[in-house]
Amino acid sequence: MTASSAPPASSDPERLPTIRDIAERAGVATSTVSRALSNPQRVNARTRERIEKIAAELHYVPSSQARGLSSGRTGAIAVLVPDVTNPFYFDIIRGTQNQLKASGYTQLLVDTEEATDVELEALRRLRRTADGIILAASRLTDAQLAEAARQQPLVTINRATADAPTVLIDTPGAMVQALEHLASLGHSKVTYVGGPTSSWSTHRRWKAIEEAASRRGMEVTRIGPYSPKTSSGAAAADAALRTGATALIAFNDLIAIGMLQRFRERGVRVPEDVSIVGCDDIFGADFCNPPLTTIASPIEQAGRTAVSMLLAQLDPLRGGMPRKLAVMPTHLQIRASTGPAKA
Amino acid sequence: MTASSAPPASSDPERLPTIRDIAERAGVATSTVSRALSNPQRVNARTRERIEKIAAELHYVPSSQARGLSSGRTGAIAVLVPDVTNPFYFDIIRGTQNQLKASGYTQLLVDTEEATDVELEALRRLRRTADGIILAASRLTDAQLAEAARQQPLVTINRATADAPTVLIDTPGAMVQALEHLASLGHSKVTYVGGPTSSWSTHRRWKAIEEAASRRGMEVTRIGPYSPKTSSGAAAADAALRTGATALIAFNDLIAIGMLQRFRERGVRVPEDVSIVGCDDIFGADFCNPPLTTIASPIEQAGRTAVSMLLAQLDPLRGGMPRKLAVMPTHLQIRASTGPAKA
DNA sequence: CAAATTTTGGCAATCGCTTGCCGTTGCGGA
DNA sequence: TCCGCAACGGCAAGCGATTGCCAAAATTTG
Repeated sequence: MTASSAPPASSDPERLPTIRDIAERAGVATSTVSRALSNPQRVNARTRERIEKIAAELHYVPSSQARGLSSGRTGAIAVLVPDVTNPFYFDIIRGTQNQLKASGYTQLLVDTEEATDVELEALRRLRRTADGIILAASRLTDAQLAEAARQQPLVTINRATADAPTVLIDTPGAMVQALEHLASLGHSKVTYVGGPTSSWSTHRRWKAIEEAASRRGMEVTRIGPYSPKTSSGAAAADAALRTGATALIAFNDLIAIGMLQRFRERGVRVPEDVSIVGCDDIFGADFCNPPLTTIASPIEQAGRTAVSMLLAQLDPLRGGMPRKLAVMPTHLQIRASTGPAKA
Repeated sequence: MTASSAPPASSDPERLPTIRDIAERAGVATSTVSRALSNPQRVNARTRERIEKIAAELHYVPSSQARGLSSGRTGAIAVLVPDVTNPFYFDIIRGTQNQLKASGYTQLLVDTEEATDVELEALRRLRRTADGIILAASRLTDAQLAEAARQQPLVTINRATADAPTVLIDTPGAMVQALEHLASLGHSKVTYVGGPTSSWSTHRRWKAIEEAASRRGMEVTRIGPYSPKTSSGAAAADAALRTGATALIAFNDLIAIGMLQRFRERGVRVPEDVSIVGCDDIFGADFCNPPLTTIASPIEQAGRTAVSMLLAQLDPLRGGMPRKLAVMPTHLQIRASTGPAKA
């Protein structure tokens, strides 16, 4: 029963210090250390300071695992995006990343590969691993989404549902602007180049366009679906040309940029022969050739907002009345890919 | 008993099933369930199947927290990049993401904001949270890196060190190619537009250029440092012009693209007045105006390789002889931003 | 000055899973 | 028939923190 059971400072370079090590050094119980560190006002200031000092000396880092196990929270938020390589999601990810870090959360990034089943599987696995989910452009059905939302705190981005808070980017609104812009340039025949069938956004956008067009007597057609990649642009461009439209609105900038390249190859001049409007104002939209007229919005802000809404949901006390819906404003960013209709 | 897509057959709809629930239902001990699920050959096939069946029925998902606590492994790998919004790192991230998912690991994405202290802090916190680290373009000193590598399994990307396995992209080699390309176009005065001082790569590239240039009697100068963003391009372009060089090699495509834009504004023609070579062949390099001659490499592959090397380090048994260094090949992707030197 | 509170801090029970250590079984060989 | 060896499965001790409950100490109150 040696009193001085050699509390080695750094004798064992491998083992990380635990609250127990701190407790021993401070001559208190582990519970006190735990409280001092994660519930400061629960402990006397002097004791706390002593403990904090020792913790710092030892370079103590709490085990999120252990903490999670006993507290039930993991300190991680999962962000699910259909495709990590799509620049649109970069901005979302940057937004969530910033806001999460600021709030002391860890970001789990998951690529769902635009596939429903991958998404479902991820959701299932994350049930235990994350405190909440941010689901960007979900491919899930309403029922699946409702189910998921029942299981764990969830915020969707660009996918409305009554069952979870949502951050929407008001692209449909901007689609109308885009149409007006085209109309004022003399275009009367417009083609919408649609995105993936499973995308909620593409339907929403098409509906907005269709409606706005019929109101002002413009003729709109729709082609697609196309995968949201620049490589789909070639096929899209060829198909778009066959519709005889003088102006094109693309599901997103990726497709639009792909079309731009294809038109260049085929000697179709933009905007002289055909005008193109993209959507999202992604990285590259301003320096492609010609620079793309597109629908811009604070995407990064959308990511941040989603995080805020999720955290508010996680602890309803602090966040105040949690919002159920946030709509991010959009505006038409006019560049050089749109011009007067061909005579 | 509901027939189709039966909801979790549980008394308490909230509580997630644990191995204990399975054990009870199967009439075995929790240890058997644990083994059946994570160490299959340790358990009789019949028992295992029964357990697996029940687990499936219950939609059992193991708690990575609990598993981590007792096993010491977290099942997560952290990927640290200086800037999540830099397209170069997005390709890395995509690579690591794919490979990690394939290996059953979770990816923790961390943005170190190009800052040493953020990087160090992240490393410290992750000590407990991740089984290993992939450190892209680390800003750490050799000593700090060595220390970090001692603390936990680590693989660096684009940052050589004797203390950890490394994936290198052979940009210096390609720099030489770039220089040759420029020489063959008649350029004799070249400026290197440098990246951040803390970047190991920028020094490495500069050295390669300097050496190659002196060998073939070309005159090279260096300007910078510039932050690796398109927005730095304007200042870089102006400064580059003042050097009187007819060809520019940029630290990366971001800067190069920014310069392209600035030159366009200023009425400087590329490549007629000045040639530009970028580096990385990021998203956008092929469709900017003019398309950028740049140094391409399998970046995504680099990410995958890094993961492989890390996993090999984690369990040395399976991975075989772990490699200490992987060099990814590069090649000069010639596009339209380079042309004959002005007479 | 005693009683009523409020602070502090300790005890010990978890959280869900892994794993070292053993006791049972079943089976082939002597 | 009996023994030894695997194979199989159970027990129970953790992993590192959190937290409800309770007692001692400090403080306020009557």
